[in-house]
Amino acid sequence: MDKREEEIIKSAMEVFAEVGFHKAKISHIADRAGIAVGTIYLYFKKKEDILEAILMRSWSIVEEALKLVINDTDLKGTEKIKELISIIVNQAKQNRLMAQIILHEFKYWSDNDNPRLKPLITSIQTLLRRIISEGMENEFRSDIDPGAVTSFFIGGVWHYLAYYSNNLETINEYTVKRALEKLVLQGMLK
Amino acid sequence: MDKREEEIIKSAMEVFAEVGFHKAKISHIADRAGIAVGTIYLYFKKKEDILEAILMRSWSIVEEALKLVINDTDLKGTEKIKELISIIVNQAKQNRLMAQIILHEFKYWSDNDNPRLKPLITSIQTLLRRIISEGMENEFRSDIDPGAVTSFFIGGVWHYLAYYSNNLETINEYTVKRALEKLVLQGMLK
DNA sequence: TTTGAAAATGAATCATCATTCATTTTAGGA
DNA sequence: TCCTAAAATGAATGATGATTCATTTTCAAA
Repeated sequence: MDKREEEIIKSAMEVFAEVGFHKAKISHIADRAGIAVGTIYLYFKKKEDILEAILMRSWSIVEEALKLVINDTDLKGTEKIKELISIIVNQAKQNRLMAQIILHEFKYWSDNDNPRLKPLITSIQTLLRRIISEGMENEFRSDIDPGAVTSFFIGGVWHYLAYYSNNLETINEYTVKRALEKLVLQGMLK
Repeated sequence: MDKREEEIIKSAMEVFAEVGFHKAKISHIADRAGIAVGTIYLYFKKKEDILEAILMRSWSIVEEALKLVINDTDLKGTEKIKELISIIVNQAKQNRLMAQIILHEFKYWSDNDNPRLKPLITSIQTLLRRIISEGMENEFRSDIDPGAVTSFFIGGVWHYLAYYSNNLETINEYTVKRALEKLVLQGMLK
């Protein structure tokens, strides 16, 4: 809402996407936003809080979407996965920096015990695993540990998106989604 | 070769795997190895060089293996992928810390322009992409950008391995490999 | 033993930023 | 125009942790 806060988040996203959280300097972010270092501290108590705000925002959207998908009992597992891919690609397209940031910080932030992020990320993993486990009662192969499938899915999707993240705007969204669905559902073989 | 250097690398791997490179303190590594901080600097000029040594070692093994696989003209694409998965799983099993470290630092170090790592990682990506591109002339689906498939493969495999990395020793290697092959080649569907 | 080169030590130094806060600027109401 | 509360500033501070190096220890050859 606050215009200044929005500017800070925008600049921080650029810097985090470029160099990762740990190498990002508050002074860079301030420069980028055209404001003084101290100003950032009027809006965020610590550096980590900026990343937290960014991640909370996008993970919340994903969680929201996941909940909608999982509760739609009309959908088969395959359709749920497709729907989910669609949502994630849209998110990434709308915000190409996010895919890069999440990839950068994936391990760090999924291991992290940030009191706001942790439950959100756990929730997302649980929801995703549920979709996969439920699908295994029907059309998904059931000879693999659902946790492992979930991890494979997450890793594959994020790296796939990172590959496109720099030119996601210019690329045909439909093609990108279809390709990802094929890889996830049917694999590399013809 | 050098015993002391080996000890440092071993301790560093433990610490890096636990907390990631950025949060790892030289003093932790020294404590873990039961030596003084200064001693580490007799063997490595900077902290980064320790990680470099670790990553060079394991990526070199992967590159080596990739070259062997790619040059084996008897193998079809599918078999090359299977062989490659086998090598990677073996590596990870033999050294569970490595899988965790690489996952931690994946984005950071693949973007990084460390003069020794960069060419090695580029080479690995090129080799892998070649296997996939060549396979597309035959049994692999050819309707997806090979670069995107390569990224998907890398992301999927690493996250899959990370899922198991804590108990890879106790788990049936054969099962893990077969499952990963299925996910990569045939996808989630039955 | 003695000796000195090599190895190891860890307290002191140095560099890097995140964070603070005394001071300045801005902007809107009187 | 003047005044003041809110907003912004950025130099100074503080914390962290990598790196150095003067000193000590080890150990093998003489």
